[in-house]
Amino acid sequence: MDTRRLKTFVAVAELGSVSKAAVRLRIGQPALSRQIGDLQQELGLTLFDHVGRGLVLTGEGEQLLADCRRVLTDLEAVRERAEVLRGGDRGVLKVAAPPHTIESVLSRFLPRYAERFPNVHVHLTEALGPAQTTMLERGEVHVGIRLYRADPSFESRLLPPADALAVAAPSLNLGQAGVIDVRGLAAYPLLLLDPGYSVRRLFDAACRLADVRPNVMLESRAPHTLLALAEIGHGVAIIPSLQRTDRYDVRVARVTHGRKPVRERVAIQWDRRRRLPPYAVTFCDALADYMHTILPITYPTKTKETGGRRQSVSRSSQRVRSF
Amino acid sequence: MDTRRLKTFVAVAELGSVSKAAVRLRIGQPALSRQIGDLQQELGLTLFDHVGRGLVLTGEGEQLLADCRRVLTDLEAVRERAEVLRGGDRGVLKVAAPPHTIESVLSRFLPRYAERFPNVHVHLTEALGPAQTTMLERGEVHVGIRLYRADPSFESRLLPPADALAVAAPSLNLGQAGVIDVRGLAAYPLLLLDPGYSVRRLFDAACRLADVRPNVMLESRAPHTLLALAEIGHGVAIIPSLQRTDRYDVRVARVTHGRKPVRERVAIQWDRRRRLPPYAVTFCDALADYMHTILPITYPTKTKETGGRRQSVSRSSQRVRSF
DNA sequence: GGCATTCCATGCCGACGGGGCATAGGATTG
DNA sequence: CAATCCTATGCCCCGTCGGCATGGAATGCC
Repeated sequence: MDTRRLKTFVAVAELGSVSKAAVRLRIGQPALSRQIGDLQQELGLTLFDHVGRGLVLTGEGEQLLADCRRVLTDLEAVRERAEVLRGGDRGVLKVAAPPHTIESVLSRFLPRYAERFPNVHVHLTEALGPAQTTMLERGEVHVGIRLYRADPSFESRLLPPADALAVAAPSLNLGQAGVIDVRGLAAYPLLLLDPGYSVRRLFDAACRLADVRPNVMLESRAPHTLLALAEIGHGVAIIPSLQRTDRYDVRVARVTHGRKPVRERVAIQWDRRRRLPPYAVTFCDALADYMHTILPITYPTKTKETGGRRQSVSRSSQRVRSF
Repeated sequence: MDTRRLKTFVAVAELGSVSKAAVRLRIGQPALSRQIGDLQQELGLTLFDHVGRGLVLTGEGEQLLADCRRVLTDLEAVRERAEVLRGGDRGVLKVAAPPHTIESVLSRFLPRYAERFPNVHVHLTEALGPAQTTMLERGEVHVGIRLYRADPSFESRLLPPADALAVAAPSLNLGQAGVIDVRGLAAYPLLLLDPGYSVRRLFDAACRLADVRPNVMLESRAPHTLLALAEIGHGVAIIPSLQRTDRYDVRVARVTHGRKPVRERVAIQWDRRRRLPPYAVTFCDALADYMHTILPITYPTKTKETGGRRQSVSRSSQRVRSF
């Protein structure tokens, strides 16, 4: 009886639907469907009845649910105790991140994090990628959130990717299905970020590839400036999807190029030579988890990525298991 | 955090040794060693210290142990509740088995089984293989214990294999390392079972292959007759390893042929057309488990079997997972 | 003190499980 | 009856796990 199956069972039972559970657990619906089937076969019981196009617990399922939950909470207890023993619950953690990431992600993540780890004091530093690199090397911060690079002297952990978003006043009616091609943007006056922002460079690259000459109306270091202008119809702002737009009355669309979203890989990185304190590892875990939960679910991946398997999250890295 | 790792952790902690735990869990020592390593990496903690050539829990390990046990007992609770819901805990179960199996295995298994399942009434029938087939087809018994056959109309579950044993008075000093080759038996007067016993036919086949003409002194349907005669030095008895010999003052050796043990695959079988009641499934599980625990550990398998992977014990059979 | 023994770790390999993708089958809604 | 939404399943690939063989360290024995 694998705990994964139990997690699945609980999720499906709570949401009353395999596909909803698939979204929550961030794996495909078929996999879940099978897990439920496997579990039922393993237990020799029917846990769900098909009613309409959903599933509801049978009496047996209902009874097992509580027990299963207990197992999962106990398992969580093990994990937490390990965390405490590891010293993962107290210390000063120094984090560098670009301003828009701080505003959008960290501002909402940190309170939640502080609740679980009241004794970890997070110290934030505003810095774009290159500045982070220096700080990491100097040991001025533990980790930095930035565009992913494969640099042998930095260890990194991938976070959910950030898409380039086109933002405009609703009246412009930009992008049909929440998607707009780079070529489709050529017509509009564009509100772009400073080239220090990786999304800007990414967008420029996409334009070159698409052979589009963007009509740059304004270049700014402040995303909010762009958003405010976009809101009143003064052009289309291009921002990273991590940027919050909920305070503005705008319409957003993901920028694509040849059906593929213009996307950058975001990572949390640290200097390989410095050993990351346990609470920093925990922080990375928690952040990655949080971002996955809040970001728009990309499944089913209509936008075919170029291969690439899901990231194995807490797996002993390729049999480098010594003790 | 896989429950398998937790099981391993608890076992190793209790026994203070990876290899002992390997015997208990019936998997190889390297696998366990790795599981411990993986778990430690996953938790980011050192659970064991190396002291001498054994392992002892660290303080952290000590603290986690209790939590891990809780998870496992809760998991067991899930399994048990499922069993009850399945109706796996009450009914009348009819079992057919050869006399020596009843005497050796079932006589000790049934009390233990009855303790856990007081409401399952086991009804025993003495029958050798062919007779069982008839009874199974007629529905006179639910399951039969016998030599494994690949018959499409019968479902079966493998039990630990039975070796042919050569039994003689200690004075004969038979078999050096608890093993004797078929050729080495040619010299002795043999006490054989009736050909109705599969071990007899197996032994005959081994003799033919080894080009040995056995010197048959007596042929009997009663293993105890053979044992009694063997005890007083009147020949060497050939019996299945399931036969109890502990009441006799004899020396036993496994019969081999070309380094390989003369071995038969034992299984518990049932008619595929009849659905096995839940408590019968449970019975099969419990029996297989019991036999594994009592039978001489065959690991490390010095006696190379002809390929053949371990039996997957409660796994959804090859993706035939519908619900 | 050297040799045999015992126990743990690790490289290698094969097989099974589980996940993704594509798609069929069913039910519901308009 | 078509469109839509949801679940089930065939196919395929990759990661994981277990077995086997072996290395290496510590211990015991003579």
